[in-house]
Amino acid sequence: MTSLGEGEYALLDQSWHDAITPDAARRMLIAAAHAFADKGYHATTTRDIAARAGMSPAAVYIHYRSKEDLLFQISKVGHERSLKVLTAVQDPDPRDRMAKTVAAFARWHAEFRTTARVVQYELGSLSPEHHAVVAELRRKIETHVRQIVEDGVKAGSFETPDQNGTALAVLSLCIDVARWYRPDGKRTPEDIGTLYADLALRMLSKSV
Amino acid sequence: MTSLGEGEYALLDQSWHDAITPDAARRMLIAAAHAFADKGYHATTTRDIAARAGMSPAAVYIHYRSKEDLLFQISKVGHERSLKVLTAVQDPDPRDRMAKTVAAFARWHAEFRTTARVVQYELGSLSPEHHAVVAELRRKIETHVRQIVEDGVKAGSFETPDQNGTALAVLSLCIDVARWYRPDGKRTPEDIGTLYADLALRMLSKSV
DNA sequence: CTTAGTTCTAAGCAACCGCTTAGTATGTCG
DNA sequence: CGACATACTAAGCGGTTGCTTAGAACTAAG
Repeated sequence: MTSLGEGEYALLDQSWHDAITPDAARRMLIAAAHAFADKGYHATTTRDIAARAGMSPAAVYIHYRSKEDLLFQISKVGHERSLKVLTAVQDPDPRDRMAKTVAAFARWHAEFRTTARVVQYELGSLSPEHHAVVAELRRKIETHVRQIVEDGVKAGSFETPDQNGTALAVLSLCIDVARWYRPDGKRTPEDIGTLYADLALRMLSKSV
Repeated sequence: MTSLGEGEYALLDQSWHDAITPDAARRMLIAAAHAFADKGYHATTTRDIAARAGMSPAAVYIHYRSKEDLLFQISKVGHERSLKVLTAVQDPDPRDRMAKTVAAFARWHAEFRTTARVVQYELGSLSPEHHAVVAELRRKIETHVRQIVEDGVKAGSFETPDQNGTALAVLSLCIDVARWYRPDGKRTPEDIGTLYADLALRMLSKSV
């Protein structure tokens, strides 16, 4: 039917349960997310998506306007979720806030690797109009991390030769987890979050 | 004709002058590299590649067996060049060696962003046989960075809770430059190399 | 029962894909 | 000059693509 590990399917089915209805639409979107993450958007056919969802090729077009519409829904929900992961951290101390933010953001890119790969690698496959929507969300994500760095420097907790450059590097480090992470590897998403929180603090530490 | 900036074309034409002959084969490969980097392998048509090279669709098959053969040549030469950039640094001190290696590797991913994007994002589009060839080169790249970290820890220059994890993170940081770098941005490849060398040393520094 | 609405499938259409074939222009050697 | 090799193009072939159409199966209201 789905030819996915039970866990792989169940994770997104639970995560998207409230946001994507009805059930058939969610099943199709999960099938599309896994296909796009595995092979890339352009290498995936609508027949492949339908087969993964256990339905006929024409069933795709009952709940979605086009293949690109499927991509946009995945990208939009994915960006919103990753932004929510960032902004959920509210610690007053910049060091703690940075550590917890990086841990959560890096962890998300491992745990939701399927979504994250579509979010990070298929921006160019979106229509100009849809790209503009997610670009706005990406701007908010970058601004949020820049703000933590700025707060830390102002508070005297951080020291860096290039505030925006280092903020970009911290973000880049977390995002690239989606590229190399494998669920069957020895590091858990939790492990990666812990290591990366330490690395981010080192990148901004006062003594070198 | 090529519809590329003169500089964009000239950079690869010069870099590949000795490795790829005759001229028409190199012109076709440069056209393919830019198309793959811009739109992705599967979104690129052989007609598109031929048009960028200013030739007919059938001309692709005079110098290359298939579209995948073009991808393999770009990926193979690209991996070999990036490995060469790494191994060219020979400093005896681990700190200096790490700084210079990271500076050169990060800089390469910015300067040769076109090649780097194909190298890093189209691994899954290679045939299993061709993938095995570049996978061996990738193993060498990772081993090389791990070795520098190990040497630095043994010499007492570095301190880290996870040697291999941090080596992977340093590598990941450099590789992801190919994703976000834009030639028209404010940071030059040189700037990025300098910043990233500092960040790598911080990630491995003894005092946190 | 009829009627209307929703969700699905079988079949297929026009466009496009990677790649091949047949033939042309150019150059080289004797 | 003719014989042959190389580098290229025009045309097109079989297969696949995203998506549409026509209709079946089911539910629910009147």
